[in-house]
Amino acid sequence: MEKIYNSEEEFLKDYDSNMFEKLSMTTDIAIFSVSNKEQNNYRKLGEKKLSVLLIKRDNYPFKDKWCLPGGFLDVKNETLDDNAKRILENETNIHNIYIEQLYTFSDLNRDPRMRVVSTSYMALIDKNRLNDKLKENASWFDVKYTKKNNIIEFVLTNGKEIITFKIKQILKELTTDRYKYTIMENNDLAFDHPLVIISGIERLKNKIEYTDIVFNMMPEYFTLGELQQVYEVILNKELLDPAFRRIIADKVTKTDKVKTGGGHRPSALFKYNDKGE
Amino acid sequence: MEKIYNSEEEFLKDYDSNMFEKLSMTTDIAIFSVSNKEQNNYRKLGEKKLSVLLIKRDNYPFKDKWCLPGGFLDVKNETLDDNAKRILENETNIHNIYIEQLYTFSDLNRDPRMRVVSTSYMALIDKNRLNDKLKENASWFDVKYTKKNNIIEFVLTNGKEIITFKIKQILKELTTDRYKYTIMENNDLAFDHPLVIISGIERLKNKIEYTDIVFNMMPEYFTLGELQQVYEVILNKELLDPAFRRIIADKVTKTDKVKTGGGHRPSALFKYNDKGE
DNA sequence: TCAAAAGTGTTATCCCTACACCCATGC
DNA sequence: GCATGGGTGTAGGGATAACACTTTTGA
Repeated sequence: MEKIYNSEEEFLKDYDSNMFEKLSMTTDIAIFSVSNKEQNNYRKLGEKKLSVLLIKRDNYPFKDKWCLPGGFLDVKNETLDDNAKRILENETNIHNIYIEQLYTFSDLNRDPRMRVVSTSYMALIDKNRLNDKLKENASWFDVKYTKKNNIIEFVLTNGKEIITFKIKQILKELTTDRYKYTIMENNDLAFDHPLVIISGIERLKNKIEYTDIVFNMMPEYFTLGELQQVYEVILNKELLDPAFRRIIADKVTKTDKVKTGGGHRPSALFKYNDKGE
Repeated sequence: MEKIYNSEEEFLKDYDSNMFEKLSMTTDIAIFSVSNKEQNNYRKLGEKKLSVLLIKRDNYPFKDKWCLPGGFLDVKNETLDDNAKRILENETNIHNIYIEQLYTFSDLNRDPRMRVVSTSYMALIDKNRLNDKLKENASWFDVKYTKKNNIIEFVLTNGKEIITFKIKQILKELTTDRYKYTIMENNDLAFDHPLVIISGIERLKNKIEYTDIVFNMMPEYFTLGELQQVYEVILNKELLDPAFRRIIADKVTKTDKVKTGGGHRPSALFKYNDKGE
C-alpha cells in the first residue's frame, strides 16, 4: 500500500531501495462536472464551465501540488473499478457515481517511489448534488483550453489558484486518425495527470454524441437551454437551437413543471427518458 | 515472472501460498487477420473470414487449452506497449505490427496462481505476410459469431479443432448505450479471453468507420472488391458497391497494375493513400 | 455465349443547416 | 416597451441508399 512521506529525507531514503522492483497499481480519476458562473444581467443565463476536481497532495513526491484523486489498489481485495469507486467515496462522499475506465498508463518513470502502472477513469457528476460535502484539500477547477495547430493549452482555475499545462497532439499511426498526447509543459499538476484529463475530455466529447452519459451531469429536472449549454461546454462549440432539440428530442420527456423568474418566457422542465429504446 | 508448472501437484502446492498477495501484470493480445477460403467456382472470389491467432498452452493452469498470446510484464524494464510488442515478436516473428490498447481487466479470480491484472491489446496484420513463420503451437482460427437477443455465440475453428463460447451483452448503465460483456459458457478458451476477443471485434467495427486501421490488414496492392470484402467481414453485413466506393474513394489511389485471371473483367489494383489529409 | 465481378450513373429520400419567425416574461 | 431566452416551422443543400446499367474477362 501507499507509503506516506512527511519529509523529503524520508522519501529520499527509500528512493534507491529495492522498492522499485515491485509493481503497484493505482487508479486516477478525472471527475467532471459543469459549473454555473453567475451573471449581473438578470435576464441572461449563467455561463457554464467544464470543471474538474483536484486534490492538494500532502506528501512526497509532488508535495503541495494539485493532482487528480487517486490511490493504490488493494491487491488482495479489489478490482480496479472497486478501487476507483472507493477513492471517489472517500474524496467526495458520493455513491453510485458514473465511472468509466479510460486508459492504462505504464511509463517507467511515472512515480519516483516505485514502479507504478496506473489505470485512469473518468467520472461524471452533477456538482450541485455534493458541493458542500467536499474535503478541505479538494477543489473544483474550471477548465479552459485552446488549440493552436497541434498544441493544446490548458488553463485551470478555482478562483484563487491557476494551473496551466501544454499538451502536444501527434498522429499515432499513419493508418489511424486517433491521436497520441504528450506533455510539453507542466509545472503545476502532479504525475502524468494532464494526459488523464485530456483523455477524459476526448472520451466525453466522443460519447456525448452517441450515448446518454451527459445526463449523469444533469439534475433530475432541467430546461433544454441548460442541457444545450452543457453540450456546448463539452463540445466546445455553439449549437443551433432547432438542431439541438431534434437531436435530444427522444432522450427527454417534458414535465408539467416550469422554471420562471428569468426575465423571459418560462422554460419547461424536462426529465431524462430512461425508458427509451 | 511467470512460473512454469509441468504437473498439477506442483501447481496446487503454490495455490494456497502467499503468492496471492503479490501483484503481477500481463498483456493479452487479440491478433486479427482476414483469411481467404478457396472456392470451387473459378469465377467466384474466395470467401473471406475474420481470423484470430491462438496459442496452445503447455503449462498449468489451463494446460492444453487454447489462449491468446500473452505474457507477464517485466516490471523493471518494460511499458505495457513494450511488453505486447515483445510477446508478438516472440510468437509471430513480426515487427512493426499495429497494436492498440483495449481494456484492463482486473477480476480477482482471473488467474488461480496469483493476483493478476491484465491489459488487453488488439493487433492487426495481413496474414499473408507471415503465414509460414508461425510457431508450431500457434494456429489461426476463423471466427464466426451470431447474435440472438443479447446472447452472442462464437464458433472458432482452425480446420481441425472447434472452440465455442457464449457471451451475454448487458447494458452497463441506464445512461450509456455501451455494453458490458460477461461470459456465459466457455469450456475451450483459457482465462477471460473471450472478453478480449469481443472487445477487439467491437473496437475494430467501430474504428473501421472513422479511421484507416483497416489498411493494416491489407497487402500493399489490393482490389476494391477485396477491400470491400474485408469491410463486410468486419462489419458482419453486406455493403452496396457504389456506396462503398464513395466512402473509401479518398483513402486509396489507383495504380497502373491490374489483377487478371478471375473469369471476369480485370480489377484495378489500389494502394493506401497515406499522404491523405 | 454466359456467369461473375468491375465499375459508373441516376434518382428519390432523408437528414441536417441555417434562417426566420413568434411567444412569454420581468423589469 | 424591450431585451432575453423559449420554442417552432421551413426552404435548400448535401449525403446516402437503392437500383439500373455497361464493361470485361475465362472457360
